[in-house]
Amino acid sequence: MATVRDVAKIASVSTSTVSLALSGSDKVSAKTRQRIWDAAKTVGYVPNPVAQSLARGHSDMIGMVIGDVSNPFIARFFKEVERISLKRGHMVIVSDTDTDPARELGILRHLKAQHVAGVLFTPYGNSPEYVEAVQEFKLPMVVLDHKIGPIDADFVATDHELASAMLTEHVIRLGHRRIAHIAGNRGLYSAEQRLAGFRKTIAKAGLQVDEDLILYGEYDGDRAYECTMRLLTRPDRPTAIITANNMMGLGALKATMDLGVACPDEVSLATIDDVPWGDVIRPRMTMAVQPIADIARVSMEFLLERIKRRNELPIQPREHLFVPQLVIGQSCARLG
Amino acid sequence: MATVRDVAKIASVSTSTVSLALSGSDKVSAKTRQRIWDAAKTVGYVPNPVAQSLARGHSDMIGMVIGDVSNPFIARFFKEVERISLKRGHMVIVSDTDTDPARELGILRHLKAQHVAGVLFTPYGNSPEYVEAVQEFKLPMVVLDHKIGPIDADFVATDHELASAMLTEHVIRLGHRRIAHIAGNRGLYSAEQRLAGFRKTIAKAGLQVDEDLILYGEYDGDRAYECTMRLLTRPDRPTAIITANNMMGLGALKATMDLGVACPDEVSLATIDDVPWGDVIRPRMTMAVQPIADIARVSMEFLLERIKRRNELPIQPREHLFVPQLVIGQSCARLG
DNA sequence: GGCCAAAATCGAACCGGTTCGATAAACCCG
DNA sequence: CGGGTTTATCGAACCGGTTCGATTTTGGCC
Repeated sequence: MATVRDVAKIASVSTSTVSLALSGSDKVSAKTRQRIWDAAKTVGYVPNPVAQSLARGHSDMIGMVIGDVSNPFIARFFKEVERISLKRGHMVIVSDTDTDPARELGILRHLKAQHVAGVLFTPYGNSPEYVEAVQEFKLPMVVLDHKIGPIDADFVATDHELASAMLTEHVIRLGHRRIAHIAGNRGLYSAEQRLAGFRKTIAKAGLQVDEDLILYGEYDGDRAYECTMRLLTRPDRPTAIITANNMMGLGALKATMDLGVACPDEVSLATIDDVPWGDVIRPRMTMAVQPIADIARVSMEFLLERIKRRNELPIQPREHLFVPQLVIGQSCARLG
Repeated sequence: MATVRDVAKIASVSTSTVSLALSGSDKVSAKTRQRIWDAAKTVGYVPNPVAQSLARGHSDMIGMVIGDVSNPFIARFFKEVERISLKRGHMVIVSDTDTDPARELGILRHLKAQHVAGVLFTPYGNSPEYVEAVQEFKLPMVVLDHKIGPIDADFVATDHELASAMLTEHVIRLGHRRIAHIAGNRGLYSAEQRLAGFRKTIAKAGLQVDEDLILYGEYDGDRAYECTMRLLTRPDRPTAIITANNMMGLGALKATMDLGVACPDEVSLATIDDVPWGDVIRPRMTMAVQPIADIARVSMEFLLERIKRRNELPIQPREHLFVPQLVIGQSCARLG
């Protein structure tokens, strides 16, 4: 491996000049720069990113801390992020935390030690100490999906409240009156927002919110399966169920299948998030789809800007909410 | 951030002794070691991994180069790998290459520059220059799924030939005679192996292999959809189709649905790989499931050993093949 | 040609560890 | 108690860059 010293020797300049020249500084004269470039090319010089990290105090890695890569939604998000990162000269370190706040903090500590350039972070905790701890890392950060705060980071997400409102509005217009909601994790920002959108839309339509029809499925397929079983075996079962994410949507669907309750004829289902392999799942789900590529693009824009301005004054936290797209499937029936 | 110098000062020893002591060397006396540990604790010393990487010439990161994270099979594999890595003090850098050999080499170059400790690698190329290039990186490496070579790396995979043989045997026993196979990428190790298993099993049963019933679906759902359409619209269509991976299995299933050809009544389907969300996909697929956790465990075992023995003589390349598990669903009908 | 400011280049310190040969201290045995 | 080993510790170089104040070169202008 060729080093700056090798290049310096060949171009007969000092290593500092080499460093300057290769980082594209205008303090180096055009001819010297050319000589250095040529020298670098002949020895096949490639800067050692590790040495650069040490000298600069930060690397060009971007950390991504997420709850569960095996959720296809997140996997696709990662692909987008990686594509953009590579184009901008960053590599990505992903860590899956199984939505465990303690593990999240552990990972952040590791990333901090690695002096990553910045972090894309989906937090699952929300206690004051947790937020405090996150804040303490002082890393350029973009928070996804679950707003915590106040914190010195940008926030990017789908408009959760709107997403569930869209679905709820849809089933109400189809004539449904007894509508259930299987929510995410109790107390988690996105879950409560989605629940709020549900409640508000029901109320706005002049209907009564039946608290018994609101269950927390923790964004988990199996949990949602259980919730759906409870809902569908009630004497006065709901005619429609809205689930707060894709895994739970599938869990609910499985429950209807196992129980032999026909969807959509006997119960309508609608979910937030794209359902993976939706093509082969019948009935096709009606869903509020998040614009993954857009979310990735804006998150990275925010993050890269924070990275660039790392040494300047703190940036005012920004926020960007996306409008989901309502995709009508065959899982909701018109009533009455 | 506290450094070795801080610790050294407090414990009144030199930095070299601190380094020795903290790396658990037995060349440091017990009492000195204790003093250093205490000092480290009081200042909250945490070694800077970047500096360590530079000094040691390699970092404690593990690179994972794969074709497509959005394949749930791979996502789950990643989770396992990350779990094991973290436990052993390694972080994971994943890169998705979209199965493009050129990108793979680019990523490997990046990882090499980062001086990663080792690499888990699923290669999609197989030209001599490609293999040569991979070999040139001289990184501790475990190759997954697609054997290339000869190369100084271990190889871990499911027994591809066995996987398709199991499925083929199964449908033959159910009475099928006209059996089609939708293979992976032409020329790719796993694809050809799986195809070979298919051919051999057909031949062993005394049947004729009909070359028209062998199509290459490139491990892609859409491609397999097209292949299935071609197969099912033939005058003498096959009574069973075996697909070489999960994405293609779903693509094939979608084709039967769109065409209105009932599975399994009119055509039987069976696939290699676990089908994601198999619970809600009807009919349940008959499949040869790869033991993901085991594959991850053994790959990491191999890799960590190579990392540990990095400076010793080259290790004889090892190979470990896993036997898949046949899971019977409702997608294959008994014939005649 | 000489003087001064601007531009280009250099040298050395630094980032935070590791490593190894050299030195110093402790130990063993006759 | 002295000589010869071990054993423990130290100092300094090194990994491969970056950065900034100091120095040299260049160029403009009178």
